[in-house]
Amino acid sequence: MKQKIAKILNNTLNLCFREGYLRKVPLPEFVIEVPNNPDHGHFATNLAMTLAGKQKNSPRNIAEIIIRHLIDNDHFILKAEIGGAGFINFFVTIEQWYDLLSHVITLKDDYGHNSLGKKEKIMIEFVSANPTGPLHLGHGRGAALGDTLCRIFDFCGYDVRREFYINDTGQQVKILGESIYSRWRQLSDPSYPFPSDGYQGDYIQELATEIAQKTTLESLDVHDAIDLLTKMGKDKMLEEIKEDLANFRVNFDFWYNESDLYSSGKIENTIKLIEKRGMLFEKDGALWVKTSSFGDDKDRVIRKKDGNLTYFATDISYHLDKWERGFKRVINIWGADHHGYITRVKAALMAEGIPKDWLDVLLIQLVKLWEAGAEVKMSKRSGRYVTLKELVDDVGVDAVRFVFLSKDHTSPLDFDIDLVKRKDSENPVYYVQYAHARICSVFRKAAIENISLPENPAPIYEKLVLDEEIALIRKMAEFPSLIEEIVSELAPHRLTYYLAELAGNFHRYYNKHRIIGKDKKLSQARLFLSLGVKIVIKNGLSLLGLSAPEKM
RNA sequence: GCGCCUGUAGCUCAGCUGGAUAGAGCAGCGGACUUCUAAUCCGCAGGCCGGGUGUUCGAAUCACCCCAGGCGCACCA
Repeated sequence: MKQKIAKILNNTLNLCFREGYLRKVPLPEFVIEVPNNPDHGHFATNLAMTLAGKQKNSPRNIAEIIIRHLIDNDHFILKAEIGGAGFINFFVTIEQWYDLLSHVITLKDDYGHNSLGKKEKIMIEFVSANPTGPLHLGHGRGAALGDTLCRIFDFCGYDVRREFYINDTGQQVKILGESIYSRWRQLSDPSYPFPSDGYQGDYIQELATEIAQKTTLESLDVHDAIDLLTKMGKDKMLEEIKEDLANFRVNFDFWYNESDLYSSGKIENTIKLIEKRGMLFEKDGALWVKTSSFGDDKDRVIRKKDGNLTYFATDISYHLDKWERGFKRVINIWGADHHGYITRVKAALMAEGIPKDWLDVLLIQLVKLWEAGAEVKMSKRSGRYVTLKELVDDVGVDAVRFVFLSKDHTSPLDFDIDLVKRKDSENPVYYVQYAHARICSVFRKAAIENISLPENPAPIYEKLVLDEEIALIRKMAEFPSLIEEIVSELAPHRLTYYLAELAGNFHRYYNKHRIIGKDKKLSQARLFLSLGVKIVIKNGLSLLGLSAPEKM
């Protein structure tokens, strides 16, 4: 509907320029918005204000001129008024809202869908937790965000892939193996030393016991045993991670092994490539990449003096591989503690001629857990932390996802476990789901009363005349543009707020007016209205990866 | 010291990229179930939008400078 207004305004401006009502100037950037205050119309634009400077005329005068010459052949606009400092407020005819409701009901699951993505191949890489321990809350936040972004990009016609990068080489998996080995030895010799940087969690003990039952470690020497345990421990952890994610309704398309970068020779190729670009140099016995010439504040080591490659090497190689796989755009979701890596990775990619905005990195801020009014301190080293699985088992997938998704990822998140555990009104996710369940309940009631919906709803829509009813349709009308904005801003949290508002509008309406009453036509009209709300709520919940229960 | 993020009601957070009277949930107080689900609704109260300067018709929003908190600043992984 905004587009129709924009078209009307454009036509009107052209006319005004042509006929000399206004000075001919380049079209300024203006917005068409949905005002909060119903007195300000269904839509409002600041067009006159943005024109004021160039026109050397007051905004209100310009608004007056525009309104007087408005080109509205389809009789779309009921009235246009000047408000405030020079806003133009539009009220559209009620038929527009009836059409919109029809549109929602016709499209059903597809309402809000668009084809902006044009099947463009994009990848979102997220979670990518080290396979050395269970997923914790921070991973959960990233999982919820990444998965929901994927769902929304998909809804917008992109060809989206979810990828999990597995850090299966290097020091940390080795420490995992050593930790398990030590716990295994301790089974028979409690005084056997535990590595100072080992993983303390109870799961290591469990792994040791489990693996020891399946294999005979006794015949191996220490190194071989640790190698075996490293591999088995890693596989086992990965299996658990996959399972926890699946339970969290997150399913990846690709699991990419860091080790493949080595075995395929990609890493060595990457280094050669960097050298070819003249970006490589040697200093103090190490190999460096000249990232400083692409915005990094210093150059970075890619191969250490001891001959080992740094993480930076695999990072570059991995991202070049993503590029070669043909993704037009890549979004990474990283913990906030990785922010220092963004410039250097981008610098290395830019050296290969990859555009700066090809890669977007979303940094997730910390999750703090609160229980009984106090912060639950978490630390992986000590093994004292709440896992995603525990939290999900405790409060349910819907509640956990909703809380993670209801905050902008740039803000640190306080997760109050007591609040989320409650299955009552105080839990925010139920508010939205309840609206859906309520509507289903109304339809069950309608079936009992033998009220069915006619094929062609148009004749009965005129029964919808209340402000609250039109307000509900207006709210539904916002959904498609909201989806577009979420994609361009990468801000899915806005969907949770939108759904809460829509549900709130419905709850208020429901409390004030009866949907099923004596007047059959009115009942049918209100059922159509409720159906529209139900569709939008369900679509929204599904994009968030949440269930839409029919009963609660 | 440098970089990124954050600062809005007692608490947790929105605020649609510069618009009209700054919103919601929780907590507090007071109300509404013989009626489609009270997991709901209605009302009251609660604010120097961290502080300052600037940009302009107009600033919670943009710029700069402070203050406070978080996270990074490795030939660690």
